[in-house]
Amino acid sequence: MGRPAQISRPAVLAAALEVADEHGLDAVTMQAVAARLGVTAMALYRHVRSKDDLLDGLVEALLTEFPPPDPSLPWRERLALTATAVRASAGRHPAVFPLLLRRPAETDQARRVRDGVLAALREAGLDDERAARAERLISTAVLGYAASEAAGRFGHHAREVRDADFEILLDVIGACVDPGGSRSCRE
Amino acid sequence: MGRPAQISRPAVLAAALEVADEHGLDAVTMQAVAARLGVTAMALYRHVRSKDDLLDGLVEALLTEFPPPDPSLPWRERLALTATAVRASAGRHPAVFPLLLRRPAETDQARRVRDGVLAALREAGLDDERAARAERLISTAVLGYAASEAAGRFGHHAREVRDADFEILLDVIGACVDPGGSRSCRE
DNA sequence: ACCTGAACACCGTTCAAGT
DNA sequence: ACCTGAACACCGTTCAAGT
Repeated sequence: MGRPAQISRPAVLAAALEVADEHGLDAVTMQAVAARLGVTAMALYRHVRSKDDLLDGLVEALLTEFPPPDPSLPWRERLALTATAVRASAGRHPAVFPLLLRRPAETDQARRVRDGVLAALREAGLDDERAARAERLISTAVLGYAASEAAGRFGHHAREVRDADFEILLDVIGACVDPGGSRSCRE
Repeated sequence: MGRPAQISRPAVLAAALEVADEHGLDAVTMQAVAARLGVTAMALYRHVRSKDDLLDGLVEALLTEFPPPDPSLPWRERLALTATAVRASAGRHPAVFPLLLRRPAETDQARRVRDGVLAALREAGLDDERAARAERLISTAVLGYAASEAAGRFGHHAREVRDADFEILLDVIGACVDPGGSRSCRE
């Protein structure tokens, strides 16, 4: 007894993310992840409860890629930085990213990201209820856009076109939240 | 020979949709769909090329639930009607709906829906390029919202709150497109 | 022409057994 | 304590065989 562990939960999640990035979500089988770590599939069950738990862990790992922006920056820039980080993450992990829209937003990392956005929106002058509503709409629009782009729904368009689309999305969000802009999000 | 067919592709898709609605996407196995039709799993392969083809057919079937709005209605109302139909479809088919965001938008039904939205946007005064861009952003926001709501990402909120969120989303879209509103989508 | 039975390679998961 | 071998029920898919 006291045998040292060959693998760990973070190592399992990292291996699973690599498999997903390289070969797609369907290729993420317990055997493929285990093989990448040099163990058998059964060894994974010591570090993840089930395959579903593994996928939840993958989502949580993705969320760590959205770092909290420097709080000294203006709120508009903080929102844009987070949105851009989300979009970049979708580009790196197109297979896993769509899971963000299907799994509950009630994990530690999800709360952390949401709290950052909420803080920016309150700084823009929205009260708690309006900020919460704006956060739901903004996160949905940004996740939806990033997921669509990563899935290739806009694939036949050049990168410049997609970049311009994303800029406009950020503009609309900004205008909607800004005290001097369209007031839809503030009323 | 000349043996009459017991099942058809539409029947297979309808059975698969029922299974998905009742028991989730993971429950959509070839055997489960076949069992609902009273045949064996192998019989399905005469009507769908593969399970992937079956899922593509399911997406196509969902898209038929967004009927083209009466063209005599004003563009704003047409957009709202389509968006509302999309949201209602997500509510009826929460398991299948997320596939809309992951599969290509280059099918007959997808084109039909997109053309309807594009026509409304041109009527609002957008040129071809701006209308195409607005369509991408609008469809993404609406699909993202509907998928999130159906997946329960907003599940802890009361229906009234979600209805109000959706109204605001429609308002923002309208303001963004309207000649007299915020000009982000028109510049 | 349409469906079935048998078979194949694979999947997630369990459990007792090894070290 | 940690990992493995063997086993189970299931999955998508094929192909020759039945009617």
